[in-house]
Amino acid sequence: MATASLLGLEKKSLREQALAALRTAITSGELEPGRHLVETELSEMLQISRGTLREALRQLEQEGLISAGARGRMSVRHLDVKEIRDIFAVRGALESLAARTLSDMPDKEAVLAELRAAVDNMDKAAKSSLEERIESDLEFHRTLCRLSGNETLLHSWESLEGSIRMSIMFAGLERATRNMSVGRHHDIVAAIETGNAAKARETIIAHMDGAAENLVG
Amino acid sequence: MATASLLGLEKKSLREQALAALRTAITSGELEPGRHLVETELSEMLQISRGTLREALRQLEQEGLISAGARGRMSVRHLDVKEIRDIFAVRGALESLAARTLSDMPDKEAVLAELRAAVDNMDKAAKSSLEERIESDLEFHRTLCRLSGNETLLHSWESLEGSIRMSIMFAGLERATRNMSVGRHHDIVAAIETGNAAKARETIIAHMDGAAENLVG
DNA sequence: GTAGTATCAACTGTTAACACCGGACTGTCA
DNA sequence: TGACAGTCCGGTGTTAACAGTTGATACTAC
Repeated sequence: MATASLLGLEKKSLREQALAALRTAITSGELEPGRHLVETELSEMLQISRGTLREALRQLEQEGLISAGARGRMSVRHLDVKEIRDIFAVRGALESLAARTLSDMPDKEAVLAELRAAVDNMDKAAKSSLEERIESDLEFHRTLCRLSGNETLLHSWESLEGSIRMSIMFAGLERATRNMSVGRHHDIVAAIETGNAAKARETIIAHMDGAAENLVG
Repeated sequence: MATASLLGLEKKSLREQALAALRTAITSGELEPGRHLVETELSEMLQISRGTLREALRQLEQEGLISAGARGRMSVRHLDVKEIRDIFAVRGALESLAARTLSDMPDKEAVLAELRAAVDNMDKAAKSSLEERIESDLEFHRTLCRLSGNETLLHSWESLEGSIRMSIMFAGLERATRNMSVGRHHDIVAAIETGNAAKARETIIAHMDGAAENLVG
């Protein structure tokens, strides 16, 4: 056996690394909304070729983080208030499907345990940096979708995740804080536990409507 | 003024053309599920370079039409019965959001008119080839999402469209026919017209559940 | 001055070639 | 025979260079 420090190198493709780096740069605001993205500039910054970069840009485009203007010129997407509401409406539709699905599951002890663990994580993060609170919050909602067992649902949610992060950033960090209430997430788990699908659905929708209002109101 | 025949040439990029061609090839079954896609082969068939092709493949991957296996080897996605149900569940969640949104609109005469036109189109197509019936059906549902005015919703739906088409193809054409009932689409429009959002939502969900059962049952 | 045109710079679209990786096949040596 | 190194091959990952388009600037002619 090799030593721990030799167990596998970084074997992600440059494309994936570039994708992650750009996603972070955009959702953190380092690349501000409206900023024009020049392929030659970016490829030099990231030290990769344009071809590789373009593949990553394609994916970001489909995630809605960047948009193509005239003649393929890309720029960082700018979200207005309506778009944030729209994003959270879609998010609500997706997550309410997850909640309904989980509610209707016959044997959901394992599912509930994992959800409670995610809520506990939020609890622990409540005393940490805002960034960690956001991460644990998103992790809870991603878990919700993952546990539904519906891969398509999870994939759709993840395609939206970048837009969600941009919404949070756009709104400003103090507003985002309002959505990190651990109690409201307990309510979601409780609603799923009762097995009342309609109730679970309504809880999620209310949660999302509230979240959107907190961000833009 | 130039003559009508000179108003704009075909200026779609090769990438877009390749994307459309591949999408059609997959959803028509010309490239059967499970088929291994070799970049060098495809680029030669389409007479484009691998770089350009790869950009199109990335997008197809995100639409769920192809999936990457070990070492980036792509193959046409194979849908099983559960995945079709999952896809239609997500579709139901998205379209029910559209229906709710439209129901709650204050002034929806224009919207209703456009929806009725789409239903009429289905009616006309009812006597045509099955392919045209499928097209007019999908066009109705896309219109539903588009009229909601929620761009994110429309985008999510369109990301799913390829998977929906694959589901239809997988199920076989005679089964697909069962979902082309014009009457059921009238019901959707009627539910939206009443302004009862809950009713509209339920109508869509029932429609989708029924559609999934028709396809796989 | 201004309409028209040549030129240039800044990009994106596209391509062909190189690099690398893993699997199949083969030969070698104990 | 059987483990192992060497070699080739099919395929993706990545790159650098070429081509085309657009918009700005400078120049010319009336």
